[in-house]
Amino acid sequence: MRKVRDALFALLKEAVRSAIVKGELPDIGDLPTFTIEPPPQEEFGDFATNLAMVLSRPMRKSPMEVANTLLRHLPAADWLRRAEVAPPGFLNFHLTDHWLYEAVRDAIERDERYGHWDIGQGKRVLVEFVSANPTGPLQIGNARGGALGDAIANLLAAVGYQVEREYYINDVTMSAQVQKFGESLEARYLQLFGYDVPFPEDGYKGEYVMELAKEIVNEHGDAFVPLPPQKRRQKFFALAKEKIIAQHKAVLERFGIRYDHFVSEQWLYDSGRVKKTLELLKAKGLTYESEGALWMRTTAFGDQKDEVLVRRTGAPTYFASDIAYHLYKHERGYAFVVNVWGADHHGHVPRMHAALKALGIEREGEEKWLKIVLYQLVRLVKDSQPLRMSKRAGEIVSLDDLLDFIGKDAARFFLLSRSPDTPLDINLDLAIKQSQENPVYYVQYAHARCCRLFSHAKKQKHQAFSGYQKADLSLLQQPEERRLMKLVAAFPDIVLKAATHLLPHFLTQFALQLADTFHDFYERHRVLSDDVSLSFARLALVKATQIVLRNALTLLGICAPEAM
RNA sequence: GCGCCCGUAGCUCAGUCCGGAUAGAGCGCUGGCCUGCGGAGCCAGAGGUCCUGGGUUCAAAUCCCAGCGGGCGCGCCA
Repeated sequence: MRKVRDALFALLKEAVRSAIVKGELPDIGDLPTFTIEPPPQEEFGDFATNLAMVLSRPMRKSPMEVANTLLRHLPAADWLRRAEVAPPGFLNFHLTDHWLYEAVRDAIERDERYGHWDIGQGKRVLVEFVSANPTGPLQIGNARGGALGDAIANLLAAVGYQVEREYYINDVTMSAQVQKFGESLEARYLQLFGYDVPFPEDGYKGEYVMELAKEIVNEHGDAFVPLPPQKRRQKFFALAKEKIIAQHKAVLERFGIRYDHFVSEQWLYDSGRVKKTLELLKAKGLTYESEGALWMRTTAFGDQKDEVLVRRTGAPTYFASDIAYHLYKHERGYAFVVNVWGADHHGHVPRMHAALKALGIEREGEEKWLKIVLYQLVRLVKDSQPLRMSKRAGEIVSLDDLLDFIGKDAARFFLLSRSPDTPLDINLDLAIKQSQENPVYYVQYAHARCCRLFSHAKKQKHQAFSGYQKADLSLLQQPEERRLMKLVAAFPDIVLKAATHLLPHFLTQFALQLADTFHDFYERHRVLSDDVSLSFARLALVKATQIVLRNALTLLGICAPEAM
């Protein structure tokens, strides 16, 4: 598709040049940007351009007039069957189908590499995602972040970057959340031995805390009961973190996510990186003291207000350690890094960019080194009432539950079907019903059908089974066949678009459309028949379709089953 | 009050970043299709003030401004 488009581009430029030389169009210097795209209707041909319409104003001629002039000056090409002008000024191109045959052959030949690019040129990039607080099970919001981050990492790898996945553990023991969680766990533990200890105010009330306490009893018995309170509390801070992080890793594995690195916030402190970062900021004159706290002048770099780095208590803020963390990422030499955050963190975005600008890592007006993908929150709806998901209140639906309900593939497809900007409501009452109606099965079934045709061909020893690579693709003349070929040809562009925009749902939508087109083709035309040549060609098309479906699903982190 | 996101078919959403031709899909609804590659499928149909009002443009769901409605932020929490 890229090649054809480039060829059309060249043809159009030549037409403009020729018209200018003949004095039929005024010379306006560089051409404005214009598009060459498949038109909305098949009757309009294979590609259409708006060139005449964007030239209309600078050339001071009507779009139709420019279009007609361009048409007269359009050089001939053996692959161009005809071109025509359509109101209000489009130029429509009807091509011979060779570009479609090429796409089918290309797909079969490149197989799992079809749709991949090399624009990343092996440069290293980092995708950080999920990075939940270790105070409770991962929940559905984390699932959205997980599906997005993992698919984005896949996409970046597909366009030629060397991608690493990272999980940042917010495990600072002195943080209020971690302490509260540790105290809650301690209270539950003591309660299991019959001690009437008060549950901490604002403690974590979820059932999982009691379950963890039971687990600790199983492993250690009452060993911690007689400890001095101070020492016991420290022990439970550590235990709480340890247990939850192990749980997080396990459920992420279940969700099909493998990380290359886990970076601990506590480690940033222990290694002295936070301290060094603060010294660096001070040395650069970016800080000042006020009201007993240390502030950073983020407003000088586009933030709405200055931010506190070190509290009056002497404890650095999350912002301070996050700057240290991103300096650490930068040290490791990534061409750029991607962070996937829930939209409730959007206030953190301008200050991070301000900090990076202050440190010279990002510059005004240049492409950002830190690319932040924000996803809107996931709400649970029950009896058409939204549930407030809160770890402390214990009202959560965990990622584990979601996987129990609908499984990895349906969960990922659902979470990746919509733009990250769209808030998601999940209706629990319909969770299982919806899972059976999940469009993922529609796509997977299309893939399985393709595979089925091959096993069928093999079983009945159809000649096409071994001959499809040499097929005469020009036998594919039916509209359903051409539609299918066009989608096969479009796939690499879709991958590129999804990767550069960091938007996996483009791929999900495409997969749906491809499955739809394939099912239609399959219902109308018999693939394996007595017409051997036609069977060759159709089987080749099926192979190409299967490859594209599989590659698309793989990029989304979803299985492409051979049978269902 | 300020900032970010959303508002498109009965419901859930694509399409908005990069303005283009008759605005699409799934679910639901109505009516059809199984004596040949598994029907987890296919075909046809009904269903729309693209939140409202201005503006820019040859052309606006898309860009700009104002307003309305919903979500989320605005901590020396993370």
